[in-house]
Amino acid sequence: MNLSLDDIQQKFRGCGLKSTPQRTAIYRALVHSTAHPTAEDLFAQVSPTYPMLSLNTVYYTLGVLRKAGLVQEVNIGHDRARFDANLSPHHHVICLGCRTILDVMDPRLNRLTSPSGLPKDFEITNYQVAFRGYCGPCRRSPLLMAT
Amino acid sequence: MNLSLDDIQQKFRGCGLKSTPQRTAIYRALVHSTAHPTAEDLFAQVSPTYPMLSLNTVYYTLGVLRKAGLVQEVNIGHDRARFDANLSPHHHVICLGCRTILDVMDPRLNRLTSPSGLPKDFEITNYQVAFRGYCGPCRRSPLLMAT
DNA sequence: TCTTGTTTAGGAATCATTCCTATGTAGCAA
DNA sequence: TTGCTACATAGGAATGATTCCTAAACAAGA
Repeated sequence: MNLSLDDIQQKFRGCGLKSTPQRTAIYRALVHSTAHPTAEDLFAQVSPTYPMLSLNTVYYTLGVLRKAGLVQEVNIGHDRARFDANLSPHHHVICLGCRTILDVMDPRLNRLTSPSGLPKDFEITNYQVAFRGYCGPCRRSPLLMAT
Repeated sequence: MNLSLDDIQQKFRGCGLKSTPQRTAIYRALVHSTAHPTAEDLFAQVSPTYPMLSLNTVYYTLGVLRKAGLVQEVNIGHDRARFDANLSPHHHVICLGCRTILDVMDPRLNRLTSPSGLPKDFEITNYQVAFRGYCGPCRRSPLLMAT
């Protein structure tokens, strides 16, 4: 994923969003990351360039981008929100030790059918599979395995 | 799911847990619910019987039960933790309007294989599918659809 | 350029959850 | 049955992510 500033501005306009330096920088940082950063991660990343940036603005911006459909929230536990600008259908693998989230693009997972036993009028809009487990390094340091 | 008090005490003993009235009541309330209640929900449900019960105790108890493997945490968004004593493999359907969580027992979903493209030493311990959408009542009240 | 509605920054408020600590009690052993 | 001890409970305070509020700054259309 490699978006130029112009691409981003066009994307914002297409969604009826004003294009501001902060907003662009936050979105850019998110697009260029595969680490599913938290609001604070993004704040730390963009702060050096915009020292006046407020964490508040990061939250506000992420909210705006989410409502515009440019960004989605990913959850592992209820502790804090993590964000993802990868909008192609994909799933996640979560390490329960270091809480890393990896993307899984396996196309077989995109062909699940609606589950049986639902109320008839329930409309599924999307689904995601979350695989949980332990990555290599975490498996080798048993201390982290305790939950 | 219908567990007697004796069943619960045996279950606790089997896990090396002390059996106290509060702990039993909290676990019992959770086992008998399919609503994936929050800590506060459980507190509200058990409180009338144990007026001295502390919300603190509910959190502590849920933590103990989780570590013992009797209870799992379910997340929809990062807002608050919701709990489930249904340990048989199952998945969830989440209404984005009213935030209701329904269980999905469709056995086809329990046969997913490990996704491709993972680091070789990553060990998957379990996975869950989360279907998201809108239930009938929420589809009919468009106000709730705005996210 | 001017105007207006949106965006930003900063501080305060909220709220779920955790921490701390003194008292209570389950469960074991004598 | 009784006493001991480690774990459980209750209550209050602390934490920390997120939201709310407000005034000043600014993007974008007229």
